[in-house]
Amino acid sequence: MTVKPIILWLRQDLRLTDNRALEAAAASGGPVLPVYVLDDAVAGEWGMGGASRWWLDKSLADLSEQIAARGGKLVLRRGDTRATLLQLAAETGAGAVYATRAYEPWARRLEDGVHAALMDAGVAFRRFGGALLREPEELRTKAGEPFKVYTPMWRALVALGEPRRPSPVPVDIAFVKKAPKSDRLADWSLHPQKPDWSKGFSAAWRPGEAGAVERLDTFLDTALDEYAADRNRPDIVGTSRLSPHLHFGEISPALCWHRARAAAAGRPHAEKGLETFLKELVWREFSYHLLFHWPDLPSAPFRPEFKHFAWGEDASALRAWQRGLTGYPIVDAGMRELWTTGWMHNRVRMITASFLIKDLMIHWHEGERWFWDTLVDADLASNAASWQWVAGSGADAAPYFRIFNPITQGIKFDPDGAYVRRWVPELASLPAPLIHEPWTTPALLLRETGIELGRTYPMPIVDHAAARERALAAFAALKTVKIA
DNA sequence: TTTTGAGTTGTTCGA
DNA sequence: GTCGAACAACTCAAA
Repeated sequence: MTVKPIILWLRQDLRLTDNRALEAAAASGGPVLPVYVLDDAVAGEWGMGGASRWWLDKSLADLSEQIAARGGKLVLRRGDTRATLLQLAAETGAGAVYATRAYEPWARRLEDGVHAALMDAGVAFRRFGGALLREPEELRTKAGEPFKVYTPMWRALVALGEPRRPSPVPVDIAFVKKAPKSDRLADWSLHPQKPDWSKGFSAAWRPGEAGAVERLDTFLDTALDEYAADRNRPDIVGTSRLSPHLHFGEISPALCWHRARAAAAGRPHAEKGLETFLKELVWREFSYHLLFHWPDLPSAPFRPEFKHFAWGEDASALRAWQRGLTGYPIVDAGMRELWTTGWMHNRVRMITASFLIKDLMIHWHEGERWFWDTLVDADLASNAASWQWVAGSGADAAPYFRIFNPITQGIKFDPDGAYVRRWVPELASLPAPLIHEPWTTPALLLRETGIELGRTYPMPIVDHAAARERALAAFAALKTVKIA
């Protein structure tokens, strides 16, 4: 008897290790046909941004090589996902489609649609977890409700015990011998052209599973012990920088969890860093949990009283923020790091987001959208939850009076000014802490360094102290709003 | 049902 | 320079 092929529909699980869908497909005995479908329409307004497409390009190239090295072929198709999968199933006589679950609202609708269509065609569809440590359905309060506060969710997750151990790459995967026709990756034009603004990306990242594991190991070797404190320092490599790898599923959170534990075993100094790192992994889970249960999180304020908040409209201020020309060095450094590398340090994300929302009073949607287009780790759940957190409109959000001071934050977390110096080179000759408030520089020093505020570097586009007062008043007024 | 303790990430001010 | 309080009340989650 011949066994029907199984289509492995790859999505945000671009890895071979600890991939349950692959594992099940390989174990089933049928030949495996790995497929990636580029569907430009299915995600609607949350289709991949430019930086994400760059990453996808490199990650698919890597995965394709890994599969080829094992005697298989990754089939690339572009078009409507449901139709494409049906077509491929018909072409190959596949008996089943296996996939890893995704949690974006559009992705869940797509899964349901694919499921129904395949059933009609007599093709089985199986979904597997693994993108999260725990499936959203596994985590509930004692009253059976989804969590709205991080800490109780963390405790509940810990109470469930250790997450599943990661599984190795299946040995000797039987791939489909004669794979159907595939698009050429280069023809998808995912890599930006004319102009190619991604040069800084290549220097900063190694997309793909091997790059992800390398990144994790480097982090565990060099930064885990001091992670609790150093993760706040944009001037040093104190964070894991795993976010894009996790987003594309090049590495599973369970693997990160267990490998971090193993690395910390017998290293008493690593205990604090380990716990902080595990908690960060669970922050990612918390965002997914929120998006899963409140699917309009990317568009609607979690706290409804924010619906009628009087956000300002200021196109030129928004543009200054996007380009890193606000006149606040730590803000500008962050926005330029983002533009150049497709990534921004977490501490600086908070500072820049607080600046947009509180100092400029611009709607968090604008920041969310900009980050979506420019981040290589753009992730619907994390992005939406985090912007709402800063705005104060989210679940478990920052209190309204928490307004970051871009000067003191700079002095505190970039004490030598090295981060600003790297990304705002026109200020490089200023000493710290002056570099964080260049407008206070004595005229003599300005002359010596050739810095002309307003010409070589902008004057602050708002006065922070005044902006803070304005924001405090506006956000405080929300308290008195009664929901009609 | 009611009560209780707690809740990522900050800043400023005054003692 | 350092430290604690105020900033705000509300809701969540569990006992």
